[in-house]
Amino acid sequence: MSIHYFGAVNQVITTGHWITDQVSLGLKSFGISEPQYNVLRILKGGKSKPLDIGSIQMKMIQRNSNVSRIVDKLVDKDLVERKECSDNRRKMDVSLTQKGLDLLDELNSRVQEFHEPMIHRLTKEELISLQRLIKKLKG
Amino acid sequence: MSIHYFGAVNQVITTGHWITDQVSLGLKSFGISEPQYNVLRILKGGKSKPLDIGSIQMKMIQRNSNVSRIVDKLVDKDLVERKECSDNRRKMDVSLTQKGLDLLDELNSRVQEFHEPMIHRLTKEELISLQRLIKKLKG
DNA sequence: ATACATCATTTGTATATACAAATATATTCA
DNA sequence: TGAATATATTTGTATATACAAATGATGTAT
Repeated sequence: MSIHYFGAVNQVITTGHWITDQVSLGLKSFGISEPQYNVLRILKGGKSKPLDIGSIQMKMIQRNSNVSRIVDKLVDKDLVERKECSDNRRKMDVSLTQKGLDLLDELNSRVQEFHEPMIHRLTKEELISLQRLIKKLKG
Repeated sequence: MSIHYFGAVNQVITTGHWITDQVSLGLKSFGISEPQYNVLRILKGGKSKPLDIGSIQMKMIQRNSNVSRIVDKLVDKDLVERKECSDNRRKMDVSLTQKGLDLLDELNSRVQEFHEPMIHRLTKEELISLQRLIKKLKG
């Protein structure tokens, strides 16, 4: 019986959704949705190099997130800048503004607060093991 | 540094979303959304005893899923029956119809196909360990 | 060069979701 | 009892998401 498989997988699913739901809740007061936060994080991860819509899309947690429209929202709030890519006019260079960077810092510390109580529940070895097991599961 | 924490948590999140997204994709040809499938599964889990909307809600993966309207859809398709609960007229008794049970079997085997390649990637011990670690993480 | 397929993004639109407000029943306690 | 509070579900509505189609730029083959 694959009862252990489905037990574990169910934990992964519900925990994954629970975390993004909680983060989403925490960001509500900033007027930022979880996908919007995700885009900001991804842009910061790009180390100040602009990213195109497709690259952001690929790094999104949510399948089929409509990155164009999410970026629209962020542009409206001056958190992000979008300009035509110089070497390929089909692409868009999307990058954080200073305002976006500053807000992201605030958002991150809010998110950090949520994670705080969980950070030390597992030892370093357990965390490594957890990550390894999930990677192995995914194949 | 909490790099190991965020590495592991990120795996949990992305894997959790990835699985529901894939399942959702697999159910598309049946005209059933992932939340609808979830409700059917939860009702089956109720061992043929009807469940009220609130109890279904609590077992949903998705926070704030609008169970009333999801049940509407399922009722329209004759997969589910909704009637007033006899001992509390505020509550609704929601239960699977035979058609719903039959479809659920089909859906389950479609979902099983998705899980198939992953089922034996981890040993029983690893699966138990994975589940234990996530539970411990959640606290 | 020019037609044709491909790629990157945006837009149209139908459906789903989030959140608040409304409705209806049940419980509590002065 | 009956007024106030709590509970269960539904509905209104604004926003978000999914999917397909449209737009516009680039690459490719003849």
